[in-house]
Amino acid sequence: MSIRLYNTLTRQKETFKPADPQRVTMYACGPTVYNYAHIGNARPAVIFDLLYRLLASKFPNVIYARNITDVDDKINQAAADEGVSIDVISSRFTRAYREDMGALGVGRPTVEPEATAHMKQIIEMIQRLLEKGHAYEAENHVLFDVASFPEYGGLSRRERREMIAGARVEVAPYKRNPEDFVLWKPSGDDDPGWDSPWGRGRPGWHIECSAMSAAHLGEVIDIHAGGQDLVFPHHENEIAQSRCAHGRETFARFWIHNGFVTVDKRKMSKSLGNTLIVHELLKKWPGEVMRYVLLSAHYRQPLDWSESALEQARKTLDRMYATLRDAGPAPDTAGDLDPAIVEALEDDINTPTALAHLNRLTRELPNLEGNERQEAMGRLVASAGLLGLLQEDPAVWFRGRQEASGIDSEKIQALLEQRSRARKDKDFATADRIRDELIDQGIEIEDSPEGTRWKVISA
RNA sequence: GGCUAGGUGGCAGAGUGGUUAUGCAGCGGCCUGCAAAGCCGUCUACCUCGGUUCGACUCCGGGCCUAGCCUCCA
Repeated sequence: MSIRLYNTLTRQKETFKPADPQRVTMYACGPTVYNYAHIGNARPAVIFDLLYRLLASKFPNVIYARNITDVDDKINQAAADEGVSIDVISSRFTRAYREDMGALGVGRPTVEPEATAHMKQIIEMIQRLLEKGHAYEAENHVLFDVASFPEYGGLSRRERREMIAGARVEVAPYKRNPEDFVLWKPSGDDDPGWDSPWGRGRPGWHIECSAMSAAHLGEVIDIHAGGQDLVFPHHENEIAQSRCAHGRETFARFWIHNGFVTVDKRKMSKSLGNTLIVHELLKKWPGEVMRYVLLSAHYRQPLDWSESALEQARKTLDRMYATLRDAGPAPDTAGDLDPAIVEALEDDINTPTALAHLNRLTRELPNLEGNERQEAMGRLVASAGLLGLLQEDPAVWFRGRQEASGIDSEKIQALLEQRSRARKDKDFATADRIRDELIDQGIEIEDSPEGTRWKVISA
């Protein structure tokens, strides 16, 4: 089976065939590092991490680049607010981003280029655009001349006329056309800036992705990914810059866009102030629970984030880990991947269907014996691994939450011993009283042939 | 106004021209001193109006509703 992906360029699912199977290239728009990532930022990180794993399982050499935007006016603002230099801000939040995404099971991409480290490439690309007549200088700015690229709007399917009619922003007077966008802008004395043929300044937002993907992946790449809100104008502008600078027919062959995370059905965004910060959520919920929630809807659909979605995911993972725990020791060798799960993921990353099959494997497991059971366990763990789930030792999974809740396990243990003595004496009133006390504390107990187990139910 | 996605059972959420999604919750059973957990079984669906078809939740058209983009945004 081959991988099929929905391509925004053609608005349909297409079979993914890399230009060069020996060197598959993928670029995803990464974070602007001026504060902590919210759960809406985490969705593409998780989804494209999964896509990368999937590609890597099929092709010998996949290069995945995810940039760090460390030149941005919001970073400047944050730095000014604290009275520190921008690299203090950007390195702090770059580190936080990697930690937080790591907690969600997101691996590091092959390359993580930073804009500040690519000023030379950015300036060279702008020069090339000027030379080819696709850009012009005006009042210390360099602007991209949209009129010079007739195919502008192809990705987002917009007509230039309509864009002008619907524009809500004031048009800078030095623009030839309202839809022209900035490649380079001047920096004031207090702003961070780099020397350029057009004076001391800094790059516009779009050019860094074009320059860095060309530098690390090549002029034409297989996949370019990002959030749906980047389709216009960011990705449209990237296409214009890259194709014009390189004189190629194509920039990215496949464009993949994820849907939004919503809260109360409204898009989670910094401007609406309804963001939930991953760094904060991790204090209450295991990263794996959040990953499960993020995978529970198809990546192109909106995903409504809620406490109940988290609880449901936690319960489901509890059941899976409990099944693994009760199934005995894990097999030594890596298991085979479940074909249905692979098939679901290869069909435009259908994670809900993949999770349904993961649940099926979990359900089947207790009914199997001997070798069959060992094989099924291996298959479950290996298949879940493709999704970045169930890689924890079950004991660690359950213990982790006890530690996080700060509960004194020795005290619990003492109460449980008291209860089992009472039960032995048929003093069920006392036994049940102890159980009720524990439930009040958010502790649930389970009697099993191996003795009484307990777990934290309220996080 | 232009352009995009959607409207599925109590909730979340896949999918298909005629056959069980799955999870959580509910209900019944097994198990248990009683529970919990687990297992087995089970009830609630496909926005609306037309059309195509032997047959549509699934295809086509109209309508209603929701969200998003057109400004920084994943």
